[in-house]
This record gives sequence, C-alpha cells and structure tokens, in this order.
Amino acid sequence: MPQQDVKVDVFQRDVFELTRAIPFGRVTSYGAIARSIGAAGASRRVGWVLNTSFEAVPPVPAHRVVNRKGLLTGRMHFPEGHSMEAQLEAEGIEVTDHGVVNFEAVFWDPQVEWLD
DNA sequence: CATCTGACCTAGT
DNA sequence: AACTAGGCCAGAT
Repeated sequence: MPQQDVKVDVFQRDVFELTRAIPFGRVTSYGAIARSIGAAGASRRVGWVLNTSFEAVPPVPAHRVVNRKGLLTGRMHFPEGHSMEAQLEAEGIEVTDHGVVNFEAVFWDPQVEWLD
C-alpha cells in the first residue's frame, strides 16, 4: 500500500473519531480539530475529509463543525434534506444568517475538554 | 505537467 | 483593525 494512502487513512480516521466526540448540542472548528490531532495548519484538509464522511458508519456529525467565526461554511455540501442548519437547530443550536448564535457559549475545544 | 481551487487558520505587516 | 502571504494537500482543469 502506498505511503500516501496510509497517511490519508490515518488522518481521516482521526478526524472522524474526534468529530464523533463532539457532544450533542455543541460545535467546534476545523482548526481546533486539526490542532488536536497533531496536524495544526491542515484545517483545509479537515473539511476535505468531512466531505467524505456522510456515508461513514457509525455516523459522523459533520454539522457540528463550523469555521472559526461560527459560520456554517460547509452548508452547501450537505445532502439534500439534511441541511446543516436543520440538524443544528434540531440539537437546540440557533442559527441565523449562516452563523451559530452565541457561538462562544456552545463552542467545544477538543484540546481542553476532550478527556480520553 | 503546471496551476488553480477549496467545509481554513495563523502570522506578519 | 484590515490586509496579505503562506501553509496544508487532494482533485479538478
């Protein structure tokens, strides 16, 4: 197996695992995920990987990942009928104008709060 | 093969 | 505070 594929698989596995650890009703950011899996600066790749997460089992709550300002930058990539905003609001997170309301209060930092 | 693009972020000016 | 540049790296053109 080519080295590159291994790298991708590990990165993908880590992103999925951490994203699944986001508590119900909380959100985190691409950069926070990247940092806590030892890939600081690779935040763009996090989004790329999450785009492959919709059919993963167990499910990956990709809707709980927003950008640093709390904006739903990934909202166009969600499957039809499962919009990011709808899923967040179903968890009690208010969303206005493509952004999480009271973002700082619901933000979950894996580095600080992810005790494994 | 060369460039551009993107679910982003940090650091420097 | 606004802006740019650079880094990340797989796909698309």
